Amino acid sequence: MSNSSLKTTMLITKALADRQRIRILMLLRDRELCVCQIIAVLALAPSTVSKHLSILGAAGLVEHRREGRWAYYRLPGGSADAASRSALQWIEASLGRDKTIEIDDRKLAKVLACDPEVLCRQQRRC
Amino acid sequence: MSNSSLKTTMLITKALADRQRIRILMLLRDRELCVCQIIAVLALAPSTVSKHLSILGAAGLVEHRREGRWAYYRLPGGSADAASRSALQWIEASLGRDKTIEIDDRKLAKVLACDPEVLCRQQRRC
DNA sequence: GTAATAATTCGTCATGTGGCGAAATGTAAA
DNA sequence: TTTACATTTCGCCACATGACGAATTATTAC
Repeated sequence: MSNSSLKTTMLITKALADRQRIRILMLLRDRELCVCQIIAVLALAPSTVSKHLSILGAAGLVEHRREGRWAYYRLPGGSADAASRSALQWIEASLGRDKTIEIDDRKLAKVLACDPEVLCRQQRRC
Repeated sequence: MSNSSLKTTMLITKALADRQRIRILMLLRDRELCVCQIIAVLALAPSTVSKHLSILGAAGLVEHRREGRWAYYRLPGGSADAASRSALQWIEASLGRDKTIEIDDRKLAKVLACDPEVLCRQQRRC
């Protein structure tokens, strides 16, 4: 992924060219999230969200770790490709104060408030 | 266009999510170009290129002026939206030395060398 | 082990998108 | 005016993509 070819750039631009994937990236701004928490905010089928996350991952725009049966996704750290990082910076700057994103943030706050650090199932049933 | 909403951002990301449109933006890096010159380099149907240019225009990623029956396209100047400008900066930085882009640059050089500042028809027949 | 659960993969469907040629538009040359 | 030409718009087709549910995988709970 650390190659700045047109192909790599297209992976990133295509990953960014979807409303739901942008929403996911914005949700991950300050914290990592479990897939079920993302599902709860976006209100999409688990399979759909999983597919979006795999596209973001292939573009180097998210990383993930597994913990038991849960998968936690986060924005890439310092080891990430320069193109990915600057793309993310651009997205965040462009969406400073968007209505949809703010609503998502509030939804996320409620999901997180339910029972932090506990099972996704419980968090999803807020 | 000077509004940083999700909708506007999506216009930009969708415009960037196509290989041919990226090639067009890179061709326009240092100069404005007539549509027929772009057609000559990309080797696509005029209607296809025109459609791409209108998508880029709607996203604020190119501007154009008409001169007689020719239309000249260029990257947006200082009056452009901040989101558009930073997107273009990101694209240019990401594609510093790509093979396809370099080949396009050489093709463009030949097209321009043919008969600069003269009719598109002649330039297309190099 | 068996059951339950989180996530992913797969198959399918509806819609979006990129490509072209034909027709339309607008301008310059004859 | 008539013709030629650059570009755009329109209609169509093939393919890509996003959505879902069902089936699968992997892990924990019983």
